[in-house]
Amino acid sequence: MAKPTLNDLAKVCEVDISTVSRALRGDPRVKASSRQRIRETAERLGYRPNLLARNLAGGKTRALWIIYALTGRGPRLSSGAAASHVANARDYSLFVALHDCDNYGALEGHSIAHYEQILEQASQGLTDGAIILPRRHESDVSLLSDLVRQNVPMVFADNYVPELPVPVVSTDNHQAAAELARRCAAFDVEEAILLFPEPNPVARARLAGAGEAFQQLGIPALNRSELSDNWKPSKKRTRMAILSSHQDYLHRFALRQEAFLKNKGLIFGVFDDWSGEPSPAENVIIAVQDNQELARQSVDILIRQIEKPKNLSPTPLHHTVPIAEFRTLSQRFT
Amino acid sequence: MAKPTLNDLAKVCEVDISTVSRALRGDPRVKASSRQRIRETAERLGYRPNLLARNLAGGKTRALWIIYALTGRGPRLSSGAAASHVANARDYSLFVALHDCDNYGALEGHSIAHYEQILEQASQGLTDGAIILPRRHESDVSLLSDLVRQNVPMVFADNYVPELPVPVVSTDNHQAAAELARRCAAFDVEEAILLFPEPNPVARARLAGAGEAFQQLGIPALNRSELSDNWKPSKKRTRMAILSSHQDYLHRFALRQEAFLKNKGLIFGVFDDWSGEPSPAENVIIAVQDNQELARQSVDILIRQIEKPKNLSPTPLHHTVPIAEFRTLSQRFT
DNA sequence: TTGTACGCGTTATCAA
DNA sequence: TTGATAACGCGTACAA
Repeated sequence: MAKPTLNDLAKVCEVDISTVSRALRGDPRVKASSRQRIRETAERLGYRPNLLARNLAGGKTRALWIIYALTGRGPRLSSGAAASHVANARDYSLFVALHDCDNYGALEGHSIAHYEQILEQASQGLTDGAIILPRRHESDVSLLSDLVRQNVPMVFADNYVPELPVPVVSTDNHQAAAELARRCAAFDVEEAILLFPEPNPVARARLAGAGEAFQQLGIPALNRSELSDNWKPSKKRTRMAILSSHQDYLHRFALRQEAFLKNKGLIFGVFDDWSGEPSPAENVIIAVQDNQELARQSVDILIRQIEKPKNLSPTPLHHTVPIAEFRTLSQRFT
Repeated sequence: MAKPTLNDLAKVCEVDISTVSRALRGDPRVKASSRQRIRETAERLGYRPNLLARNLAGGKTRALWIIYALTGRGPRLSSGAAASHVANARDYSLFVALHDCDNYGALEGHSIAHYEQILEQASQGLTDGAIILPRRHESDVSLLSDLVRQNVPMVFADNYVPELPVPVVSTDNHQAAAELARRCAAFDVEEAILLFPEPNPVARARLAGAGEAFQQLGIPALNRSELSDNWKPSKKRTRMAILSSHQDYLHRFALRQEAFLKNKGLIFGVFDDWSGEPSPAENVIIAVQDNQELARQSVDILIRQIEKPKNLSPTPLHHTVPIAEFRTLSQRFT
């Protein structure tokens, strides 16, 4: 028999369907012998509960979504795994929905359509709430405000859309970037370049934080957007810091400016993650965000919204998490 | 009014619920004027279909899962995004379920429990089928055979569990590693080290493929498992190739062997992905797997199983996809 | 063109 | 301790 249901079990055991339901769910008001018998035949017939039906009847799913809008190669999957485990510890399951903003656009002619569909589904009963990592400011604001209007419990994690009244969990990027700048500066840096061109709040906060720190130190810092196309580093400077969010971006910049950066003393500052040797820098300083804690707080705030709805005011809107650690890599090979 | 249903719309519009259902789904047998009116009030009231109910009634979800068992930092999220877009183009949606094999084990005392729960849910009606990237051979075989027994449509992607009668989509790793070895060897390599210690079919195929290629070239190749703890590279060799699946593994190995590798001519060979400069190698050759095509085939085979069930024999069990490209990185900075 | 009625698999409330 | 029954929201033959 294919996919036995509670009804099937009830017939086989010659009891009512509601007894079967109770027995399998460990309700104490079933005779031990009945429970035994029912459970055995459930096992024997390979019964599996239908979660669709259960969730429909119960009105909730105990499932959370985390929606990533990706650019570039995106973060590692392990960042989502943290959230998954945290949710699981709270007896929720978590699913990741992915949208790649860069690719597949022209290919199928429906890049935004895909994103739209994901967000739409988030308000159609499959999930109790969503953690959202948005990316494009412009398109996000209208699509996401629909979700807000639908009262879908949601949290922005890492990045966010400031226009929307949605709780945010993120690193204190202003302060983190400032600290990163100071740590880079400690290597006798005489000049800095700040590569945070993305039009989103996180990049802006990092740019501002690093900029202010360098200014206080009296170190001239060039913002990427101030760099003209044929900008050249001043020849006389010999030690330079370059800060960015991602190794890839930094690397591409270095390759473009190869001729000028060669034989300069370089210090790189990045967030999260660095693979391999510092090269071409002498040192890389990495501001490692606390994914575990970001996940914990996101899930926590989300579940709070789900379980006590209409509790608008008490949760402050912006939660910040400190950097987990600053890691320094030095050249080991020459 | 919270969450209007078809019923609510029916009352407001003073028509039957089935008419509303038809109107919203574009059934041509509704009078244009009715459809107009119904759609407007649906819009006005913020109606959203309940996918739980729809899927329960229809007996399918048009949702696919891709289940990752992660070790290390795991692949990039963008690998899953490819599958998501492919599924979307076929009018399915795709969700990623993540389990981190390394972390969170001791923490909550339920590392395996988490994985088990994910796999269990895969047979409980929430998905029509699953793409699975397994990792640990031992535990996977028993957990996954449950899924097989439940007739859950599934495909292994990238890695797989050979004992189970499940279609596999993967790179031809034997041949890819052989080609990678030959391309490394072309840099006048005199000795090779193969770092593929993981106990899974992919690592084994890569080890075998690279090993055979080096053997044919008459280049001595050391397998990691043959390396004693205080192994030292022979002093006289001057150019050495080191092959591995991941940059991280390679880098950790290089740091451990720092004293011996310094000032040697190194050629690295890896799969998929390299961030930054080749350092400490002179060159890195990257065998880039075709994620897009792997995703396309996985989704395709999965959907075929879903849509024409009980078609056991005609699909060959193992599908291989060629490497997308071999990329070579050379030192640009010294 | 629209309405009636039943089924999807489960949970919950009441009554027995 | 168990059974009957009504939701949950939607799809769909079948009838009108």
